[in-house]
Amino acid sequence: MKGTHLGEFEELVLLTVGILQGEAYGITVMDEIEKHTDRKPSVSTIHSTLNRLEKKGFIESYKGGASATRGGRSKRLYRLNAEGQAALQKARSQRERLWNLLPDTLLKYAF
Amino acid sequence: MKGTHLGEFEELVLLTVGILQGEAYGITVMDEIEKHTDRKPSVSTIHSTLNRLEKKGFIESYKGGASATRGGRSKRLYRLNAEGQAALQKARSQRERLWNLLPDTLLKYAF
DNA sequence: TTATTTAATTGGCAAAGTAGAATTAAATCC
DNA sequence: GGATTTAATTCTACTTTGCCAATTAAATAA
Repeated sequence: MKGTHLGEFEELVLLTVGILQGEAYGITVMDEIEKHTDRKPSVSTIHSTLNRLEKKGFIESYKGGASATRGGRSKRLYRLNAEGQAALQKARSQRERLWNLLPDTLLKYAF
Repeated sequence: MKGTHLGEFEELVLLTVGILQGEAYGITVMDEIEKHTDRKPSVSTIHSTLNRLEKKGFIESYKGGASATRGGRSKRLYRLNAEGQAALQKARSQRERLWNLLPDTLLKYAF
């Protein structure tokens, strides 16, 4: 296992865990991704990705207190750690470097 | 096959085809990626990715004229098309949107 | 017409992406 | 405490991407 690369969806999830600081768990991550992108992943998709990210050492999980409402199992919360932040920044800066090499003619419709 | 998503390596290759305008084929794409990132993919990795990108409609290929030098099979050159450009821009703007949502505390070490 | 060079193709396995079904756990109502 | 409700996680299975070794093909020089 060379196991330290960030897949494209992994990156999305990692970013989202960072955004949700303190409130990141399966459902919230799923909702946040659906809210800010054009994708609607299922919860289990999120979970398998969170597991992989934790195994790679980019996030850490801890047991959350039970929720306020009627029923419901307690949450597994995730936190972005230093390695995760570094991985995100590396992925981003690498791509930016390449974008800067693109000829201007291809950039004219840039967002 | 929903087949329209860009994997992380596919994105790298697509970007590189754009950068190499008119000179993009297996070897040059490989070299360019090695030059600008910290990865050294094999040529066959590049080829399978180029094939997938073409199948997805993001690049187009054409037979290159024989090269000036000694011998050698003729090249299959690739060109980034409009769909490919759109896909790149979409991937980028989507991620930028998420980056902007990250709390400042996590951005302080940004590149 | 064979050797040499340069490149593309093939085939196959590992990792990441995906989702439905099954399961577990907490909260509260009786 | 047992039954019920609800929220969330784990299991299982499949598809797509990522990756490379080995092979094949085309070009030209000798």
